[in-house]
Amino acid sequence: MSAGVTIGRLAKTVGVNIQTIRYYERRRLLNPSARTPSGYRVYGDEAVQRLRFIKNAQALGFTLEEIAGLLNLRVDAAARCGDVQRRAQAKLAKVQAKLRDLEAMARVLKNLIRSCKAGQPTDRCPILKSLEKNERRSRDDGNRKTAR
Amino acid sequence: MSAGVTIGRLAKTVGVNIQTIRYYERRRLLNPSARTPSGYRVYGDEAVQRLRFIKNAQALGFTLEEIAGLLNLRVDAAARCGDVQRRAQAKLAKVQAKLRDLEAMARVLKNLIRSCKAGQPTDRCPILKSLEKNERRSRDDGNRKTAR
DNA sequence: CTTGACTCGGTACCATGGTATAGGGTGTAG
DNA sequence: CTACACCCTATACCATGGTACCGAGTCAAG
Repeated sequence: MSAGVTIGRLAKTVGVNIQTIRYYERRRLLNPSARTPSGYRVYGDEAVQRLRFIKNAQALGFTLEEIAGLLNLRVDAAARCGDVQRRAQAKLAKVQAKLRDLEAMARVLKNLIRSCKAGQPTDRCPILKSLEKNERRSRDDGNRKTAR
Repeated sequence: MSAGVTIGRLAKTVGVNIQTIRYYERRRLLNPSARTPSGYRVYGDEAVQRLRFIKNAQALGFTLEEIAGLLNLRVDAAARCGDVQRRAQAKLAKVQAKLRDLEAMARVLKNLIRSCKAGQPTDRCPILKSLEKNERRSRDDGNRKTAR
């Protein structure tokens, strides 16, 4: 309905940086619906939705690349919900793995704090000790690859 | 006890890249205990511990900078348990914040998956729909501002 | 017509956590 | 003595997700 907005307005509406919108365009996540004769980008309402989609998905831990995949699913009329579901499940698994790691860390930290009432020298600190163990406790590379 | 190992051996022992060890040295996370006359780095057993410490803490989501902070606690002989305790508490708060983020993330993902009855055309997928909403669902800057 | 806000493209830069490569020196076995 | 594996420093490069700056064009108000 609203005839279309410029990049600055879109940025303000959704609360992102103008540069970021252009960056998303380079990353093929969001295209202006048109250009004015003078070359200004023009965005319709769907751009707002799409941008929010990106931001929300990002908040859930999807990378921009994964988000591009999700967006393409929408464009692809033949794509089924199951596809999206599978991706969400994969992401959930990673999130839960990281959750377990962090819970373990929280436990250790709590133990440390509890056992640390007495004023012992640092070199006996239980948490520091515990971090030296050779457990490979996570296959978590989902971490910065996916969970960011 | 073992007289000391070269960087290559250390790397192999702990399972990291040689370049990475040197990178950690630049980042002031790990120093060789000595150098041979010809300049080769020499590492003792404590380097193995320290490297494992780094890797384990990293797996739990600590940045290298945070890890440096934890390591400094150990080095500082004057540091008392109260000191450690305070910093541990700060870390715990961060860990718990991350936990909350991830839990929220997992909850939303689960809801989405549950409500997604496979087989519908993608353009009706509840997951995709829900990702278009305007909720700002996380003050997740634990991620972006601080962890970045 | 000028001013100021906005936009354009292009490029550079930031942090994080590395990996790779170039052009050497070292150490040891045969 | 020659290979060959290993080490050195230095510098460049990678991905990820942006942000900043540049000189120049555009547009609306006064």
